[in-house]
Amino acid sequence: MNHELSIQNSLTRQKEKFVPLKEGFIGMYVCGPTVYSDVHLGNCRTFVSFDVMYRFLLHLGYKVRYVRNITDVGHLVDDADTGDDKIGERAKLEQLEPMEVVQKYSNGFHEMMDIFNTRKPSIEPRATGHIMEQIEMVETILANGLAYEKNGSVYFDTIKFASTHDEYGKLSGRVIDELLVETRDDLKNQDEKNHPSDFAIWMRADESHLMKWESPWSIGFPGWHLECSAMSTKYLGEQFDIHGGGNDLKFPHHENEIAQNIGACNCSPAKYWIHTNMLLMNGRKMSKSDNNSITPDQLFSGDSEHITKAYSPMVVKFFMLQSHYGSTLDLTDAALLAGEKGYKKIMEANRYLQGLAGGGSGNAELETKIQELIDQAVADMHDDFNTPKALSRLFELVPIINSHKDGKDGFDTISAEAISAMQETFKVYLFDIFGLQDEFETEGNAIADKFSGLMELIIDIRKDARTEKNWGTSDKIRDKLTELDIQLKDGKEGTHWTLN
RNA sequence: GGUCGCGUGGCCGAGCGGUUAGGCAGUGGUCUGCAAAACCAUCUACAGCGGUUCAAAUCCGCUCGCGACCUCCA
Repeated sequence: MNHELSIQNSLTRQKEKFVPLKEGFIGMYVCGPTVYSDVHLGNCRTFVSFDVMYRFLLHLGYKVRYVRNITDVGHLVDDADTGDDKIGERAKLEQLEPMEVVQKYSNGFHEMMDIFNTRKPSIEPRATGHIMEQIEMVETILANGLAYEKNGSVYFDTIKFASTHDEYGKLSGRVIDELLVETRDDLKNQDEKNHPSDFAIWMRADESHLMKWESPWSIGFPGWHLECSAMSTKYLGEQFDIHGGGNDLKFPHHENEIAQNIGACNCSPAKYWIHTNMLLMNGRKMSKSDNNSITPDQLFSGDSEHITKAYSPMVVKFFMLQSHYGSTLDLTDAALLAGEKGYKKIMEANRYLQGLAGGGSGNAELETKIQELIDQAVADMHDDFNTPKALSRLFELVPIINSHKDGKDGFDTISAEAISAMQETFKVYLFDIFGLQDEFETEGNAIADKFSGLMELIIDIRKDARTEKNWGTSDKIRDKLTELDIQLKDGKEGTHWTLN
């Protein structure tokens, strides 16, 4: 089958056929976290979403350069243009060096990304490592007449940019006329900026500021939006294929990023913009201040008033994959519970499937259906990375697999080719593309092997008891194992066991 | 107030002009010493009101409700 990849492009608000700028190669830039506190669960959803895209593009055979930055300077606590940045603020609070703060939370972030089994980006640049590039970009923008200096700070001139380029507001849907109207009302009590919508690309630092660098204008620090422009240009060129980030970065961050890039090189940076939607909890955006939030660790330990039990990382990831990245996802205890059961069901089916060898004489009808489902899963992923739909195809294959397990008539006739096609599909989708892990199997193979042997022994002993109709012993074994979260399932072909 | 988006069955969540989405929960059956699992069957839908169309959850309009952004946020 010949599939075309299509992507919902935020810039044009349309689903477009994906054509890379250079055949076979893809440059993808995703705005990474600001490392001033522990990772937020919403961050995790975003980066899991982009990880799946990255994995899928690799699966399609593209050579992908995936750049995801770490913001370690410039991200202000508020918009007063006077306050310290988030890192500096935190450093004072925790009595640490700013770089200690950065290191601490970067480590935490990376650990969490590992826990969620995401692939590392090709390049993970830091803003503080690219001060020179940012200063150069400010110089270029100034030279192009799209910025102005005031008291050692440099501001991007949005009004001039909007009047000379028909670009500002395109991504976020802001109307530039409104910016102009605002001028009259807001001009009186203005700070250094000529206009409220102008934004700093370089800021002069005051005495108390911890992180500052020399520049032609002042000792100061770069504006938050500038780092992404500078680093994407450095590693992916002035134009590249995909730029991603959370929905909430559209404005002002991404809008300003585009303005800066155009201001510097007169070209729009990314061909396709992808925005992931928010993770909600109980219908609202997660927010620490509203007490409507949960950390990944709380989720894993069950230590939160919002949930009734602990959920493993893969269950959480599976839960995320059951919705499309472009939609909001509502996290509730009931939804997680449902996700957990679904996750276990598909992993168990996969384990059985991968253990199959050989095949039957053939079953044209069933095999046609299997092939259709496999093809549809492939098509679903090509259709704007539709993970929930692709997953649903795998779920439709599960009854077929389980029927085979039950030895039902007709199902054991599936040919070896069809079985291996399913094996390959499950393996590729679950593990390579979705980046899931079978949590039972990853719990240490050596121990798992011994454990399996032990379980076989116990099941064998119980089988003897059952043959003698010694139900007391039989049930005692089963009940005790249940207490240990090991479940026995008596089937036609013997007893299977699973971990709960 | 402005911009964008959303309202799908008990819950989560796809679909976006004509087909059973899927998961979880429920119900009835098969299997079973019992249980669980599995398998088979099955019940709950497209916020409301109009319009376009042979045909609308899907397009258009209005009403109601909700969310995000407009200030830092993935």
